[in-house]
Amino acid sequence: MPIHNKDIAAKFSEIADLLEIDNANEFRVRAYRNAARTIDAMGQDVSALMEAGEDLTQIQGIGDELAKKIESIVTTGTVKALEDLRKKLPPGITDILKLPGLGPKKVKVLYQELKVKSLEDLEVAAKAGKVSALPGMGKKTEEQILKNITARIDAGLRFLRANVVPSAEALLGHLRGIEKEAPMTLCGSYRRMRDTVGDLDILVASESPQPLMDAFVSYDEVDEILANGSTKSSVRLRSGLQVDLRVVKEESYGAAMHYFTGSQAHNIAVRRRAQEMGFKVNEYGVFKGEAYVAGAAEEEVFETLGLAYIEPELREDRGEIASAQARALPGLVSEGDIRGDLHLHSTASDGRNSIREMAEAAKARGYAYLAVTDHSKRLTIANGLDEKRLRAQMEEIDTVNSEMKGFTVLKGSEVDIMDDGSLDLPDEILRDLDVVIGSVHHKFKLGIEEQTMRVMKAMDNPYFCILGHPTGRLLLSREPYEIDIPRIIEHAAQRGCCLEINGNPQRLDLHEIYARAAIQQGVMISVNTDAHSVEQLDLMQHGIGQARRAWIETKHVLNTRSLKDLRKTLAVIRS
DNA sequence: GCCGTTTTCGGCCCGACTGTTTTCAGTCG
Repeated sequence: MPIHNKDIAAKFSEIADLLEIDNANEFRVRAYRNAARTIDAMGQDVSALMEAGEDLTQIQGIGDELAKKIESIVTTGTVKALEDLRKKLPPGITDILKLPGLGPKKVKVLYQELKVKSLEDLEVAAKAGKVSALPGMGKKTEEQILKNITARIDAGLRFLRANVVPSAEALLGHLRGIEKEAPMTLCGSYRRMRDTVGDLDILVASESPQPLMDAFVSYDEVDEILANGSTKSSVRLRSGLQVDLRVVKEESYGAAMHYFTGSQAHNIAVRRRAQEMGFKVNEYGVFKGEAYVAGAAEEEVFETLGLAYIEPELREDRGEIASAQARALPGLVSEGDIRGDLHLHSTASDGRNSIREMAEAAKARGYAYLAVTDHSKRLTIANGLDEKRLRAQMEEIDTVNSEMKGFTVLKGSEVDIMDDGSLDLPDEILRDLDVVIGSVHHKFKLGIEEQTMRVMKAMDNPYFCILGHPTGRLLLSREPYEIDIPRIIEHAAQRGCCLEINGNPQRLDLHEIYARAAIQQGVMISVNTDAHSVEQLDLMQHGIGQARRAWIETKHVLNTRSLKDLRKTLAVIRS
């Protein structure tokens, strides 16, 4: 059983939780948390680095001790420090930490005084009124605990970013009704275009926060008010989504936007830099001693700290601060750079609109081309096309092209990758297509070696252009299948084919970390929507968000090419 | 437990809100 970064990160997180409950030095706890976050965000498996003889202490935040612990986890599956902690404190105790309002101190008291080891224990104790009798806890704490347990409210709950857009816009509209002119922004992971969000963070610049606070906590959709202060309030909506509102003065708007956009790791790194330069950064501005230096705009904050403006998508403490200092940040791709969509479906397979309708809609968006890539015959559930039907579709495309001016429909297929790595359609027809996307739609449970070999073999087909949704993940519902993506990237680089960033908000596959690793190795990315209807052509914005988070520039994206250049590039891929 | 243009010790981002307290610890982001 190979050890992945997620496994190591989970163990370090558990150690951090247990150490915190055990009253360990907070900076020691933080070291484990930082390491967990760093490892989880890496594009390459630490176990592979280790086996290749790399020095793990070269990784930021990993010193001698943590390197040894990683080695232990990779070779034995566990580490003594964790086993010792588990003997001292029951493992189920970390579930209790996930309840909102319960941190390490309270969890420790609950365990020591009431022998609470699990959520079940806690519910029994709270119902018996034993919790409110403890020092530092009262009736309100007890009620809150019971409420959160029965509602299964978990502080780590996340939502697809795309799914919260309507409620975010509606709530913003509600607040605009109170203060029409006030600058107002959604910050947090929403602004950073993360695939999922844990909550919404709304920032407003205003001299009179109270009416905004009142309107916010009395909003129709509010289920519960979690906090209600003079400049900061938090609510939970009926959907379960938590929303925070923060109001600051205009002179602090930029600093607050930076602070509120995060990520936490980015903020810590920026504040550390500020400290080294003799400044202090908080949500009110940049300060030299007591004196306010900057803060009305984010640009000012960065400039004062000697940094170029860092786009929100890059603020993850993944090297953006050093790049900003060196004035070497990438010029990120934007939706306006996209000239066409290379993965979409028509009524021939499981799409809802005809080829002509899709083409007209794409043209109306300002695209120059699209590729029709209906499913192949193996995917019977999606009415996949066999050779005969695909030949007929190719003729239909010729007709559409002869009737449309200034727009080109390319012939394509999203062809299934079979069990043995062959493709679901013969080379004779693949050769006559413009774009061949290969995708895995079955046998997700192969072992990592077999799955990797299967996909690499498919990529070797001379007509193969793009690997569709490379890991098969469905956010919040299905884990990616076991596949060695670093090897797939390496193979794509050698073979000269592309990898996809699929813009479907449930997929956003390839994930940013791998997509960044891919472009670093010279692999070109195709950002597509996988649209099954005219409306879904809009999903491009989500794919672009993921691409920007991967530090991707226009030059890295296949479908930012003009039609002429695209044809040239495809010819090279297929040569 | 990590880290170093103040480098092997002594720091480690910073502030709002709540509940339980009589001035603050705990939690959160």
